[in-house]
Amino acid sequence: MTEQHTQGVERAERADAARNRRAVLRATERLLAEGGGDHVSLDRVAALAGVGKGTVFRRFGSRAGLLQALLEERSAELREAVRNGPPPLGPGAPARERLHAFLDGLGAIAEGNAVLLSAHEQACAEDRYGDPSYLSWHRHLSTLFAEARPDLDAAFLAHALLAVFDGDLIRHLTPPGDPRHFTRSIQRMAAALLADAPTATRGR
Amino acid sequence: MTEQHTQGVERAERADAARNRRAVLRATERLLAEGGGDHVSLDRVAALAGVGKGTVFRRFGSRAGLLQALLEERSAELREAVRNGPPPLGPGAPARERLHAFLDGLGAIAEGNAVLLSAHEQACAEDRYGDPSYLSWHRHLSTLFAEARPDLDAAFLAHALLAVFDGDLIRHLTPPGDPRHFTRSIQRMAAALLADAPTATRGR
DNA sequence: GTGATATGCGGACCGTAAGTCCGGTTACGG
DNA sequence: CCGTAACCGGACTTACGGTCCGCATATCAC
Repeated sequence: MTEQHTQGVERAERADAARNRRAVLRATERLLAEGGGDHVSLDRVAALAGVGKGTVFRRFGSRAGLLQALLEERSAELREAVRNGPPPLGPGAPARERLHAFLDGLGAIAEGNAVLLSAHEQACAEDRYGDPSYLSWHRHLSTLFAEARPDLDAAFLAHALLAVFDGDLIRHLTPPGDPRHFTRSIQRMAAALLADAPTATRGR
Repeated sequence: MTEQHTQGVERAERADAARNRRAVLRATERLLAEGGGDHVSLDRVAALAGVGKGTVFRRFGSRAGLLQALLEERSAELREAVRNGPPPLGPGAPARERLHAFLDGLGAIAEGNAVLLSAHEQACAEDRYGDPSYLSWHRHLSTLFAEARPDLDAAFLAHALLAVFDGDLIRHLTPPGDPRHFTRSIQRMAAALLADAPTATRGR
């Protein structure tokens, strides 16, 4: 997405453009950290980044696009680990263990970016469920569920699990001094959900 | 909330005020039905209701307050049935049956008001979890969960269940021709969640 | 190095929406 | 019928997301 060969139909991104994109992302995260999610107006982002407002829109299309890009940046590592990394996060481990590991990873991202999450949810409005990032998580979860509990509605459960990853809810449920509380809760919930299939052996 | 005795510290609501409030609520639901949730601007509501904008704000405080009032109106019946109605919705039935009945009722409301739900979620922004309506549903769910599965984190599960009642998600998951699909899905999920406690008798 | 050109830049501009304010109006109790 | 407190309306303010277009400059072929 950032690298490009000189030849071919696509032209490489101009150096100043890349520099500006980085500046805008940095500015966004600074504003996000300072004030709440509503504190991040595109005027402010542009001003803090030292670029014009038009530049922000040309790079990211919209407020939602900007926040999504930031979110993407923060979750790229997890996505790669899920696809090609070592078990239990990557392929090779039993579904339940992969699920546990995945929720651990996703929970960590969510806990560390609750404000960004909230802002993104609010900006997204429509078609949140067509978002490639969402689809990717959903597909993964759905596959794991289907593998562990073929008798349940895996697609629905995946949506339900993802619905709990709400920025506001996470902030509401995270006590000071225990930043991983939410993750453990949702891991327990997932465990209860696939506790033991009627025809399988007991889990505990 | 609408009735008031003539005596006492509080004064009865003036007749025109009550009439206007009704007009505003009606206008809101009409706009909600016609266009999407973003189609409901307070200017438009006021215009359609035939009142001034100030009136809307005096009655409802804010956009969020207006939508919340409408939602409240739509769910008052369920709330009453849960508190004092006959089983299995009201008190007296086993927790699992009450939960099933409650999810049926809440699901019906959500399915019938998905657009309103979305709009409310977006407007609410902060402190969605301090909202009296939310608290009420959460308390009920939490109690039922605690009764059926004392070994699980009832408060968290209640939040998780409620998180799935997302207007956009419901629209996304409701196929044409099967308006109760979502409800059945979430009922099945709840059933799986408290399928059988390790120390209790089998449920199925 | 130099010139051609596409790419990118900036910020003025626009439409819209939430929320505020205050002078005028009216329902209500006595 | 009158005094008053509650209420009404809509102009006004502020702020934001998004668009547009004339200007600048990085890049590349030569």
